[in-house]
Amino acid sequence: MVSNEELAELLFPEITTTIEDLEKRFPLRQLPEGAQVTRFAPSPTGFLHTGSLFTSMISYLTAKKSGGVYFFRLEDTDTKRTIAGSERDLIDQLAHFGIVADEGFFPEGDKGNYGPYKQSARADIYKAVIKELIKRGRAYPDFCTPEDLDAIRKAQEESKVLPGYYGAYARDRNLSNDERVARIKAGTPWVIRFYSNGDHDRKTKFTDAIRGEIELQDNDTDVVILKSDGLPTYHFAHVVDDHFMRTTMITRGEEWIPSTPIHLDMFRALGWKAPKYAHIPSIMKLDHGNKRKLSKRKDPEAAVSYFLEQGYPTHALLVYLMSIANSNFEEWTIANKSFDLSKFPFSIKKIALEGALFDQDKLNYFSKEIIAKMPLEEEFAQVKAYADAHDEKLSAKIAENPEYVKSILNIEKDRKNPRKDYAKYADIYPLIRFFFDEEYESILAAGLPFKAELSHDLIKAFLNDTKAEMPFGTDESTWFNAIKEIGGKHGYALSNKDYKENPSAYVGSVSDCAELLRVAIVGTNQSPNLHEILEILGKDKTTQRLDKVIASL
RNA sequence: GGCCCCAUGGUCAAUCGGUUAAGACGGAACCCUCUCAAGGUUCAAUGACAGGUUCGACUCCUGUUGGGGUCACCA
Repeated sequence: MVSNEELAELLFPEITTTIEDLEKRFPLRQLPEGAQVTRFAPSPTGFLHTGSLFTSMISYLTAKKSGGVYFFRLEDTDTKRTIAGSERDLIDQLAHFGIVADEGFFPEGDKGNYGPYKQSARADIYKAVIKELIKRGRAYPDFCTPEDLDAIRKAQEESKVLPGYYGAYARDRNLSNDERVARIKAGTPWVIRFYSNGDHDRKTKFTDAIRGEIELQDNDTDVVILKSDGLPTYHFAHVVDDHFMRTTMITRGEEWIPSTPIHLDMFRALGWKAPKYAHIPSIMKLDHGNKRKLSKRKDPEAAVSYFLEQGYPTHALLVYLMSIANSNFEEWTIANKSFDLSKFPFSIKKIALEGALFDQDKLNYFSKEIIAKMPLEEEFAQVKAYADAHDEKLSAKIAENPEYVKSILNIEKDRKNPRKDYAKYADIYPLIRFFFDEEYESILAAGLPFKAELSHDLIKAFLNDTKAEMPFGTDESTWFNAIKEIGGKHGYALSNKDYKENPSAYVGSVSDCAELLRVAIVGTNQSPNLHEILEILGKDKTTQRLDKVIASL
């Protein structure tokens, strides 16, 4: 009769570390009462998902607000799906949002005493725990091929019982150790499964930090804990890593709720105290009347990179996400006239239970608010950083004449209700391109949208007078009075009131007269404050433009 | 299908059994205004359904319906 010890030894002869050794190697953290240790543990399978940013923001804040530790762990056990280099993007993008781990995996090397923080580098740790589990009879080698498992599942489906590797369906669960050894020695491939003592008819209860008490069926399936490639599955890695990294609160997506009994089952088997769980709702999207999770394939806004490329201030996205996380945050921002997340009393308990629909309008609203209130220098720095990375044309203009672009960004900014023209930096260039001469040329070449009923003679005459008489360097009302006066000479009403009283007596209103100038200088009939535009352009450029328009008519 | 989670306006949602059921985004109207973006004022719009419990239910319980999730050698 082969003993469990002998079996364990045969399976993992190279492992000499014990659980006890590991407990010593990763001592309990010395932290103040109530401090939470949280983590963000993504797989390097591509890009940073908006839902992941949401989750990591919550983890980060939970740790920070409690005086705890937030760490980053790379879950790279799925070698097939791993995309090389994506861990760097993950960390870089998070850093854009100010979410920088206190410890964990970094491309330049681990930081912290609880590593390695990359699962593929922890194989020996998992194996040490598994070896112990085998000795205790709580794990065993399983020799099923994928075909065997398929056959089991099919049989279960046909007889309409629950699919899964459990109880009587766990084929190799009760193999004798002699038989196991024989197969191993014969070179039969194996995986390691957890030996569950759970009873499907009983319930497992746990308290979720967001949802409160959750009751689920006990786990009774013997899940795979070590794959044939020698790496652990998520279930096992989570239990081992979060135990030895001394995580106190697991923040993860709500899709993990149904597998929590598996994790609790293993914590129990190992005699370890389970951490708290906070299952975070997913961000959803409406698709043909149905709600679904934001999808990488279908929704550009599922990728954090989208917001970066569009030039949303990172702070705006964070503020939006916080408004979903704690709905009282919005009122708090209004009451406190602040968007400072670090001052807001964030509460994990207040997270709503239902996944919110992603609301682009609301994001835009926050973003406009935040950009509008941003001091000019800061906005300029952000715009420049954005343009250099994502907006070639704008970047070139900034390089050419930074002060000019800065003065454009400053239009109607320095007042009580600043302009709220753009929600993202990608919107800027199309709005301001008329400021640049070659862009103006092409606008001019495309034809200016003067009102069709106006005679070219009238436009010419008005613009000629404007050219001659319009003052520069004055305040806005002086300037505007001058415009009105010029307009008056050409039959425009001197005030909107006059015009309204007797429209037929005039060529048009004051607005119409200002529109002539606007169209001539800007190329469209909409723009920010015309006076400020003209002051930025200056007398020479304005005169040149007026000459060109007059010549073209 | 089994199990689990969830359910207040179009969206985000407040209410710890008693309110004219907040507020914000979005929408509409008006005002302001050289256009636009804003800003101001006002308006429209919500408790899925059915049973209980209670003097009283959006709130508690049960069921129904609906939505979401999950049942891998993926996380």
